[in-house]
Amino acid sequence: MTTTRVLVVDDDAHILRAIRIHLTACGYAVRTAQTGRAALRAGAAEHPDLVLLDLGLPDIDGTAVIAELRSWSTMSIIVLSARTDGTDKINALDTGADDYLTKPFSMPELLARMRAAVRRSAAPTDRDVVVATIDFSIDLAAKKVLSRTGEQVHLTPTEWAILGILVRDRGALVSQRRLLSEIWGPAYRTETNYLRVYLAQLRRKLEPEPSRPRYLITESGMGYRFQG
Amino acid sequence: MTTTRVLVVDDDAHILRAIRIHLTACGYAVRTAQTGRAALRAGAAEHPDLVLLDLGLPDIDGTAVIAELRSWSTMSIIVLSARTDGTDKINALDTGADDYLTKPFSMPELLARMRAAVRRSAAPTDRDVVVATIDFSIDLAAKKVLSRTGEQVHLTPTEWAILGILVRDRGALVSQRRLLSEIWGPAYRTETNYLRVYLAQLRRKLEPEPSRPRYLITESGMGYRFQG
DNA sequence: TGGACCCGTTAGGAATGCGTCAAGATCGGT
DNA sequence: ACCGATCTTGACGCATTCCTAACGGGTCCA
Repeated sequence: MTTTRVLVVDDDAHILRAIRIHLTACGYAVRTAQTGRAALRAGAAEHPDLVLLDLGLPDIDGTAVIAELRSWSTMSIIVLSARTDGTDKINALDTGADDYLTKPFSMPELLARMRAAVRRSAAPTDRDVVVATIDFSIDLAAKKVLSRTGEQVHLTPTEWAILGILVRDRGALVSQRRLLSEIWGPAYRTETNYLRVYLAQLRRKLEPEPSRPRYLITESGMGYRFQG
Repeated sequence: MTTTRVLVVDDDAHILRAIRIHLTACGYAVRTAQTGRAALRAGAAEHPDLVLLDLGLPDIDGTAVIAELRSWSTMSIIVLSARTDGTDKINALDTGADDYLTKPFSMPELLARMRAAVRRSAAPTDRDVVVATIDFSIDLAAKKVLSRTGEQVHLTPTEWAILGILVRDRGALVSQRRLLSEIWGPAYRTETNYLRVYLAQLRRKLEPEPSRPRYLITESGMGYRFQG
């Protein structure tokens, strides 16, 4: 497995620095943010595996940050908070947090809870990664597409991002909002233009008859579907 | 969703009883065990969704119970323990526990952590919410309808909105007001025209005999019902 | 019998969404 | 600084979906 990427959110630069040093020493790739806005931006841009979130942020309420992240992502969220109030805990957990630690906490315990969170979310990720059709085959893990004649088809990063989501949920309809949120970030929810352009490119590269799609199906007004 | 089944393991009969009463009142289906052996037996026999596990059992060490369960199951495990020692926590979490609460804990917090645990493990499982009849099958998550011959039936967004509500409450009568409010907004409460049009379209696509509906039933003057 | 009401059915124009193309803008490497 | 690859952005014509309004067939009751 590749290194786990962690986004640490806290308004106190000292705590941020202490946690960063610890986690980096333990082999995590660490990003930091000091405000709710920065956290949301970083979450959308970097797609971390795990978020350590302090609830007492200067700009946005912590639970609002959780809700916003949860609206498009299932990344693990562990709340670190000085608030010992029980209702804060319950609110955070019910909004979508996976765990809640009260400051001050012990570093070994945080690390153990992080391992538990990563273990849970990593489990169902390894699917059988090769999808083969009559016209091409897709290897998600190796990021390789072969045409019927065995030639390699080159895809750009954005094309891979879209195809990856559609193929992972093959057969299911994927809403445009989800595609846009996961790839460009929640702020681009309405830019359906992008999807039209990239779906056309994918079809030109994969479909035997790009003008009459067989695999990359459009569901007007709803989203797209990979028909295996 | 069906009711969540919880296995509560504690050697103290009083605590067991208190937790059982609380959880039953909250709608959980509760099983109990007072020993490690009984817990393993119950876990294998009942396949609960969630285990609440006290570490201080008379016969087997608590972490051994966790390891044994984890060797064949991914059910959620929340440890409840009087031991405040940090290493116990870390051992339990690293052995496979999903969460760890130190006694005494507040009941609302336990319930919130249980909801979080269930939410996580249920998230990818709610695939295959398929409603199947002799004439067609409906997959709400994938937004896919297959006819008896296996062909895919195409539905428009509005058709999906109506069918989704009716199927989610299958068997129950859904008032026209509710359908109109949820799909077009409260201002359209009286536009029963819309429903007539879209119900006709759904019947044409789904019913073997559209003029004599078997699945999408009209209750004159009240609403519609999906007869599974 | 006739009217009031509710429902099913149909069809066509309006509104919205989609595919396509091409011209900048941006980025990374030489 | 240049070049190629990739990503944005806007405009246009076409396809799908939605809304609307009409008509016909039932049922209930005066």
